[in-house]
This record gives sequence, structure tokens and C-alpha cells, in this order.
Amino acid sequence: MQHTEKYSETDLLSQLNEAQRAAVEFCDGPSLVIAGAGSGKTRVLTYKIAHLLEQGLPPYYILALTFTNKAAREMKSRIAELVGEKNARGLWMGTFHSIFARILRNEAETIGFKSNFTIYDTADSHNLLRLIVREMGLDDKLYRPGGVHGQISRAKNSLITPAMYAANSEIIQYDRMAKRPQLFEVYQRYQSRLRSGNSMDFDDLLMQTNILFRDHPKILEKYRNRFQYVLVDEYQDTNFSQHLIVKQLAEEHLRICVVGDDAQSIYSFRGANIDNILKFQSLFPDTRVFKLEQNYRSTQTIVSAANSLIKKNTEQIAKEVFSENEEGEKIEVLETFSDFEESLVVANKIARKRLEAHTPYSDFAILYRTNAQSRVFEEAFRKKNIPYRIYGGLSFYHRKEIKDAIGYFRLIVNPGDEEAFRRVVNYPKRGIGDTTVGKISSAAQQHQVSLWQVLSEPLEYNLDVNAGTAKRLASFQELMDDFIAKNNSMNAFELAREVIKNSGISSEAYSDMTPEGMSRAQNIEELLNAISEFVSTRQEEGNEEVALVDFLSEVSLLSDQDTDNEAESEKVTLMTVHAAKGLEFDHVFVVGMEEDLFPSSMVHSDARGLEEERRLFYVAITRAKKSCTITYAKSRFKNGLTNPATKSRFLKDIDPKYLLMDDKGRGGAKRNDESDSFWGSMREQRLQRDRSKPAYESGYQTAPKNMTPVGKSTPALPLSKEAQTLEEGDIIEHERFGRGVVASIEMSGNDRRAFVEFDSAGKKQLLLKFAKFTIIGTTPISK
DNA sequence: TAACACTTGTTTTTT
DNA sequence: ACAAGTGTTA
Repeated sequence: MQHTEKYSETDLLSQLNEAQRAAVEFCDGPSLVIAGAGSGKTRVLTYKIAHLLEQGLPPYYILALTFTNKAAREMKSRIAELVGEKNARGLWMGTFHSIFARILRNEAETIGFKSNFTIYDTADSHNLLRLIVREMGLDDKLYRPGGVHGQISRAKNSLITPAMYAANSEIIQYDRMAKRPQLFEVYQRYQSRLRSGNSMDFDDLLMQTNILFRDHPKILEKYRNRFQYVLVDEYQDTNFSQHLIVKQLAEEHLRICVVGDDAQSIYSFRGANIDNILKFQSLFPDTRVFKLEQNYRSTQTIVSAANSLIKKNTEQIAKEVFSENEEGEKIEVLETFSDFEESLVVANKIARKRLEAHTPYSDFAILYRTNAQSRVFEEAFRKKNIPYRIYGGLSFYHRKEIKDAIGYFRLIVNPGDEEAFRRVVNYPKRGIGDTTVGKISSAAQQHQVSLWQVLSEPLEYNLDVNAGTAKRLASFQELMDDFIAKNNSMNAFELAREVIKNSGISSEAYSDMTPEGMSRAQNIEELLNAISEFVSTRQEEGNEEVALVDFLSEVSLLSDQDTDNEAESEKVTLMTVHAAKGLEFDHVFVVGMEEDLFPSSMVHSDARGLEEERRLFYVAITRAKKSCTITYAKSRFKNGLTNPATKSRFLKDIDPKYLLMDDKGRGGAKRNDESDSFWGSMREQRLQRDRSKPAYESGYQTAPKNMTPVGKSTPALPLSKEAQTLEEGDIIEHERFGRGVVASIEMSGNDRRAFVEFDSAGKKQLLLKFAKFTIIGTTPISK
């Protein structure tokens, strides 16, 4: 690819506006970049990393954390374009989960795991919890997997271990009120089951990292030194656990830059804590704050409308986002009779616009609050022959046949994996039913070993099964043992193919001639293709052996956003507002703008929740570059019933001078009142019931004292001896640039900066506090 | 063990 | 309306 020389430092910086450049150039301490919607946040992050690389900081000393694989991938490739692929190789850039999974694999033994641990996805966690609740004989209505998992997840993200959970009287009290007094024990069992199967759930990847750092200061020290510069994207979406990891890595050297927009914090329901960004400055006292306020994406009207909306929120960092683009059209607000009519109106508008203005379908997006709303639009688009693409729904890796195949892979890599065991032991059918698995399971629990352990030595654990079953068990065990043996000699693809062939998956899949069966077989083919591709990519990157475990650790942390890489086809996009975050479209339709839908009915009485919904609306509007249309229906089909609907309160929050209201001359007010009184009282009843549940949030978002590391804020690391003694004329060997001669040394601010002429890499400036090199001699003509 | 009918709970979901 | 989970039968 390009050489480093192609983009010199000045070129890099000249492509930024003043605020962006200031944010990029400041590397001497903690910084917080508040990036309004469309203000070039990604640009700042990528250029900042490129800038650090240009200054001589080797890529493997930079840690950049994102929230999606997609964001990481895109940023990586843009950096590679800026500085050349070779110079960007080795960057630690990825999602929180993937980066710390990698670190945990390296350090697994220290915290009592093995490095081949497997990762449970949400469905796996739910299955295990369902099982535990049943085993404990608890009421599965009160202890529903989703609810229980949510509570455990919140605990983990607040770094509350099972023991701390059980000892916390406030939480115990809360659980008692919620009629789930045994929850602490469910959590305990869940955690010990995960551990005895050498597996972790998503939240563990962060919590175990914190435990690792807390209990092993040497290891924390190692990563602190390793990650000389830490950058975090979308900081408003971090939870406490992530926040603490970041804090610990950065609090010594203070070279940290976090980027985000408090106005776009929309994931609190998953534990994201907006205070992390609001209070960043008080945590790192000398934080420099940079505000990116120029929006390059949208028209002035869209930006102003969005501003007027978000002003209605109370807690936020002051900023004035503006646009110098054209003024643009007003935001059109359309009322329709029903959700059905809504979809037709939108479809018609798109069709007409495309004809009149030659706008490609791919410039349009429909954004809705809930996935269920996509249906009517699908039908309308199909009827009108408008091509569309829906995001969300079941991702490839969540389909049953794929999970089954991956279940085998997981069991091969980590035979202790309980969920994987349960998934494949009788798939395809081999006569090992629930009864038998139940026996294995209770033996396993009794002896505190994995299911696999019991299967391997049934006599040892007094497994009581009849001769036929014993034989079937033995043959399953042999099958797996054979795969496990081959795992040492075969690469991921070869072994996967072998598994599909020999496990019986393929004969099962190919004998089913129903359309669903055929598609399942195709999916399995596709999985094999994906593995094959994975192996060859990794080999091109220089990894000779690409084993199944490598594929697995990547694939466990993929989301559906990462899999659909279909080329930019000419299709209208349909997605939830959540999924649209970070994206932009010329023409956006925000649909279903109704009470009880947007804002969601779950949130009515809760001020914080309402503010989050308002931010969500803000995110929706600010996706639009040229036009934004908002629609709402007077009646909507929901949960099998058609109900009257009223327009969302949020519409009143936008300054009307940016809106073009069209309520079709219907006498809206009177009708509204009628429906409000009747249906309003129905809603009221529902709300009453909801309120009778104890409001969540006894607010244990703060970590208990013994989890909080002793945070002494020490100044930046002293310069290495090499860096202190360096003089003009010295010959140095740099880790990345090779041999070079020091032309001059300057002070810039508090930093020493060396200008070095490298043999092969040309002229470079090195910031001495970053640069890694050794002095290998000096030239005779030094003055 | 497997097929079938019945009950139940449905916001958003980066990992 | 619908999917997922559970219970009932042969």
C-alpha cells in the first residue's frame, strides 16, 4: 500500500478543522472530545492514531477501544490508508470484549481459567439459568431467564461478585421485594457452573479483567506499560466495568483520549452509564476538553431542529452544534390513519422521490423504535416492488443449525463447556435423551466436575445407565475424542469439514428436502466457507497454523452487524434507531412517532428513561443529511390488536418553526381528547400494575470499596535513560523505522522531540517519551 | 424419544 | 400474531 511518506504530518493535519486538529494534536495528558452528531468524530480518532504513529509511537503500544467490530474494522482500514498498512499493523484496536478476551486468554491461568475458555452468548446464558432455576425448584415465572440474567448482568457490570452480592443487604432486600429472594444463589450457581466449564459470558470478559487487574498488580503494570496511549470511542456508552478498566490502564501515564457525545447515550438499559462521560473531567483533573460542534452531515434545519429537541433534556454537557450546509427543507410531520397507511405513504414518497430526483433507493432509511414495526413496511415495499434490506432479526450465527455446528467446535476446543455439551450430545439424534443427560448432570454437580468428565469416566462417577445407553454414550465420547485428537493436526477448516461430515450433521441436513431443510444445508455450507475464508485471511497475515480455537474466539464476539457485508446495494434500509447509530442517510423517515411506542410505554413514569428516549429521537433525526420525515399513525396494530394511538409528546419538543405539520385537516384535537380519556384510562391501569413492581434501581452503580483500586494519580512516566541521554549525531535503532541518525533535538512544550534521518524510512520526528529505540553509536562529526 | 397441542410473554440489544 | 417453551400423548 502507500508509503508513510505519502502523507506527511502537515498533510494529515490540513484535512481537519481547527477543533479537530487541536484534539488530534494534544497528546500530553487526558483529553475528552465531545463530538456532536456528524462532527467528524471518527475522523478525529483515526487521524489522532495516525498522528501518534507518525510521531514514532509503535502501533502495538496503542490501545483503541470501540463498541462494535465494524467500527474497529473501518477505523483500522482508514488508518492503514493514512499511514500505510505496514505501519498500522499490530495496533490494538477492537471492541472491549474482543481485546480483553485476548488478554484474558494470555493470563487465564492466573485467575484459574484455561486459555481455551469458551464464551457464552445470551442464549447460552439463558439456557443455563433456566436449568439452574429448575434444579433449585424455583418458580420459573418469577425467575425468568431474561430477568434473572439482567440482574446478574447488572451486578457483574457493577463488579459485584456472587459473594459480594449475597453479602449486600440492600440488594438482598431488593430481591426480596421482587419476590426473588433466592437470586443470590442462582447467581452463585450460575457463576460456578460457568467456571467449572471453563467458560465466561460477555459480562465476565470485563469483570474477570477487573479481577485480574485488582488481584495481580504486576499484570496490571505490564498492560499499563504496554498501552502507552489509550483511546476510547463512544465513551457515553461505557458501563462501570469498562470505565474502571480504562481508568486503571490510563491513570499512571494519563495518556488517554475518550471520545463521545452525551446526547447520544442510548444504551443505559444495558448498563451504560452516562456519568462516565459527564464526570470524566473530575476523575482526570487536568483533562483538556475539545468540543467538535460543526456538523458536516446535515442541513441547518435538521441540526437546529435536533438542537431544539435535545435542549429539553436536563443533564448534558453544554455545546452548540451548528451546520454551515444549506438551510434545507423543513422536517415534514405526517399523520396517517393507521400503521398500514403509514407504510403506504412512506413507500409512495420514496417511489416518487426516486422518479423525480433520481435518488437511489440506498439513500433512504426507515427508522423505527421496535423491530416489530418493520413488518408493514416490508409488505408495502414488496407490493410496490421497492427493494429493501432489513437489519436486525436473527443473525447468521444465531441460527439453530449454525449454533449446533459451533456447539461441536466449542466442545472440541473446550470439552468442559456445558451448554455446548447439552446442545450436541443428542444432535443429531443418537438416543441420548433428557433422562440420561440429567443423570450425567447430577453426577457432574455432585463431584464438581464437567459433564464431559463424567462422560469420559462413567464408572468413576457411578453413572447409572443401562447397557444400551452406556454404549451410545461411549460411541459419542469416541467421536468427540477423535475430533479432539485431530484438533492438534488439522487447521480450523479441515477439522470443521470433518466434524460436519462425521458427526452426522451433514447427513441430517442434506436428507431434509423441505425448503427450510435446504436453507439449513446452505447455511452450513456458508459456515464452512466462512471458516475457509477466515483461515486463508489469517494465513495471509502470516499465521501458519489457524486452529479452530482461533475461529471460535473471533466468532463468539461477532454480532449481526458484522456479518451482513453485502455490497452497497440499491436498497432502502429498514432498521431500529439503535441500530442506526453512527450511520447516515440522505433521506430519513422516522416512523411510529406515537405515545407508548416512542417514547416506549416502559418508560412513562421515569424521568431518566424519558430523557434517554429523547436522546434516541435525537439520534434518529441526526442520521439525516438532506431530509427528515416524521410519521405517526392514529391507530396501530400491536400484539394482535388494533389500538388507537396519539402522537408522541416529543413532537412538541421540536421548535415548530423547523416543522411542516400536516395532520390532513382532521379535527385532531377533539378526537385526541376522546381517545385519550377512554384509552388513557386503560393505559393508566396498566401503568398502575407496572408501578406495583418495585422500581428497579436501588442504584448500586458504584463499586464497593474493596473493588476500587487505590488510585494514586502519578505524573507521566519518566523518560527512559535512552531518551534522556540522546544527543545530536547519535545513531539509533528504532523498533519500527530501523537505523537512523539524530539530526537535531528540540523542546516542544514539556517534551523533547528528536528529528531523525532514517536509512530507509526517511525523516521522522520522534516524541522521546513515546519512542522505543536503542542508541547504537554516534557519528564522528557530532558537534 | 418424538410429535403434537397448549400456554405464555412479548423494547431497544454494540458484546 | 407469533415464537418459544412446556406438557401430553403414543
